[in-house]
Amino acid sequence: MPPRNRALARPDPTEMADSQRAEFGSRLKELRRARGWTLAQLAERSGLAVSTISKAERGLMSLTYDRMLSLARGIGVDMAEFFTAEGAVFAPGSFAVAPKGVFQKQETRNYVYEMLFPEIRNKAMVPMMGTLKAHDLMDFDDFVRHPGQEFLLVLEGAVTVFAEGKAPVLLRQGDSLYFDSSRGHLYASAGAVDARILVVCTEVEGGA
Amino acid sequence: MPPRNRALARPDPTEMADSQRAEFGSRLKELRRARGWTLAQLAERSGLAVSTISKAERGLMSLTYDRMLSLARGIGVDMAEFFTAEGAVFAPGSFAVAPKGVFQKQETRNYVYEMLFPEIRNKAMVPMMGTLKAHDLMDFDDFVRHPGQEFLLVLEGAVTVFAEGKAPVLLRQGDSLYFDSSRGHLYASAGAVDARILVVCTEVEGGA
DNA sequence: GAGGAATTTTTCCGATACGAAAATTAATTG
DNA sequence: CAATTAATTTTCGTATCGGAAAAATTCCTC
Repeated sequence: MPPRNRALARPDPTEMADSQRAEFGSRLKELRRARGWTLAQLAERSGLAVSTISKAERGLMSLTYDRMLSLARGIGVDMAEFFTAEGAVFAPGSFAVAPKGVFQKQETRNYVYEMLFPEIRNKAMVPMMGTLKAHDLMDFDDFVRHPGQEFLLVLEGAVTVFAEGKAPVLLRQGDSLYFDSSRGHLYASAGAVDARILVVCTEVEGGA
Repeated sequence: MPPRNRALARPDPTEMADSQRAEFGSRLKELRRARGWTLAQLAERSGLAVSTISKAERGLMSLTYDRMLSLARGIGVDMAEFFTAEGAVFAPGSFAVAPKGVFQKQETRNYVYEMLFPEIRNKAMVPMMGTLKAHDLMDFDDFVRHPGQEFLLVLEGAVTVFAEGKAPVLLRQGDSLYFDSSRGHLYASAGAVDARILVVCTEVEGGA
């Protein structure tokens, strides 16, 4: 940081910059964490050094334009994303790219799902990529219910859909489903191997 | 975690940054000139040196976060203002083509898409399967705009996304996109072969 | 076109960002 | 809890940024 003793009575560039820089760092860390990445992983994607990102996230360093751009590209967002006010609702004109493998991950006993675009809040739709593990018949969870509507597309493998009050339905690769998600529902891989699915839900009010 | 695949070339931070930096510089100069200020006047307001601003405007230097923040304050704009492409008005004559009504299959010169679940009315989401034909570069249609939000997933092949005010984005199999569909947009197969995509839009008001 | 003032660009050197590797802390496993 | 591994932070040398002033350019006014 530059010295704070300046004779001239003009605005000091360093004044008040520290808190802003810390906020930028927090935003950067938030974007990284939302994707479940370590410093090393972001370093790999952006081409920067781990130490540089570490210092930037904690506001200990003032990144140059070039490094900020590298980070934006590594993360897959526009530069403006770093500076949009927190609480980032779905802003008019939003445009986000999710390269394969960029998501927030959740894992249950027989289901791994990864939310796409975790950084966008208040989306009208919530797209998720999921892997249904090959299962024991014992392993079923309870029906899931939530207000709204749901779309399912089978990307790989085959899926059995159990829906409350319906006979089980078998969906093969390329098949899809659209239904009221307040009806209890449950997915399972139909084969002995894992299945890959895409699920899109309507946003749940007040939900996570 | 095992070491990441080093076969993939690690991004070079300095590569391709120059043009972006030049664009930033132009934007900076544009903001200054729009106010009728000289370098010295902006230097006075921001607390930076004239030489620094001069070099930054011409893309000869990569400003640090702190100096960028000082400039934003001196000019009286938000940081994001530096990165939001503003003037980007183009495609005169293009207008929003909303998928109104219930259809099953539509075919244009280089795009075939099928609406899934046409029998369900008033869906919150409208999922569509599409095939982007390999194209001539001449074959592009106009931008499409419609109120709401849109989700795109590349199932097979690769897709180039043209969005108004954005640089073209290349999406490969498994990549996805989420954006405000009132921003003009257009998809094209990126390769010499057809591409398969899934598109989910929010329902359009007044439709069906 | 010549002089002169205003503005921009270049030069030079001290201050700071940046990356590689060491040191520390956190997480995981037996 | 010790041992091991993963993840983050700190250290330190080098490359680059950034400011003051000189040099060059552009813009007047006559």
